[in-house]
Amino acid sequence: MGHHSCCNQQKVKRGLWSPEEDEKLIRYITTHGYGCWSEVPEKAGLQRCGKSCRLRWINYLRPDIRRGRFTPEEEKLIISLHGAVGNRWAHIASHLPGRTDNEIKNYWNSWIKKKIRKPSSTSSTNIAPSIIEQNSQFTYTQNQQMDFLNQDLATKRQIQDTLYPLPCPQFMFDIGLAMDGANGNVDGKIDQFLQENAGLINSETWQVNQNQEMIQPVSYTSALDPNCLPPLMENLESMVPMEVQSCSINLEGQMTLDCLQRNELNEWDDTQQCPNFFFWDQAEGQLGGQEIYPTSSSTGNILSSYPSSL
DNA sequence: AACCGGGGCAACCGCCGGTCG
DNA sequence: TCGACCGGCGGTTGCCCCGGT
Repeated sequence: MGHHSCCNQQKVKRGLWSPEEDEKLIRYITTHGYGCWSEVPEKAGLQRCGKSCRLRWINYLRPDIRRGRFTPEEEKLIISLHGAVGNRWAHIASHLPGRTDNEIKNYWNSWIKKKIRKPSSTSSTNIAPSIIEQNSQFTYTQNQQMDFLNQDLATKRQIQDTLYPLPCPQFMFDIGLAMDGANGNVDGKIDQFLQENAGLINSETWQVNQNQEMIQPVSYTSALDPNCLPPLMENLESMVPMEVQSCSINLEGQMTLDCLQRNELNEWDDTQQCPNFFFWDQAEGQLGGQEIYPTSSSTGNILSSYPSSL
């Protein structure tokens, strides 16, 4: 008893997968692909439930899976992202190509155990404990913050629309890693990213106040030839030259830029309602964060503030 | 050699939201 | 509208390995 409903049929095998079973699943998926997992066991000749097949494929058999120890960079990324979003392992995994949520979850759990077992390491070179303390989801204790984090995407968008009613586009970037915990400056990667991809040059330093409640307005200006067409960006649905008027950080450590964009004549245009662009959201397949994260060398710091417009 | 305990990790469980008839 | 079904997700379990005794 207690088996999942999909596994109640007779002759359903459980437990570790044998090499023969793996081979069957690989052969089936590589020749037929996967559409309906519940059909896979029968068609592949496996005495497993579809869910088990899916799990085995996603967590172990996929060709693009990445194995072996986590690199220091991956470790930093996990720590930083966990600080930003808590135990949302799938979200964290989406920032680490080839890594699965299960693997990251396992890593985190054993890692946490280690840290708990020897908590008195005060070495300043050992960044982990302080980072965890700073970034733990347990620092997000206010109901409103947790409520926001728990919303689905549509609701978040509604909230965002309420928070940012400006008739200009909003470009959102996931900058969890880009915040330098030591001095509050944003890692240069963001500036580089914006300059390379949107032709924007930042003339001021990014800052947060002592309470980490807001970021100062910044002045990005376009470095593009006005006659140029907007640059095209891989993996991003659309990106146009823009002039940033102000920015703020939301509860997930995302930066929102309120800005003007150019119209089809390449003129700055503040007269018409512009759509919102959300580059951050993995579920939508518009992942801007990847462009910023991987090579960032800063340790990350989480802003638990509300957007300045609140 | 046998036992034991802890750690790592693959797999399972239960829940939830989306979809479809 | 509703219920069955399915996939995705996070929490949890339990097996296996390995080092110590």
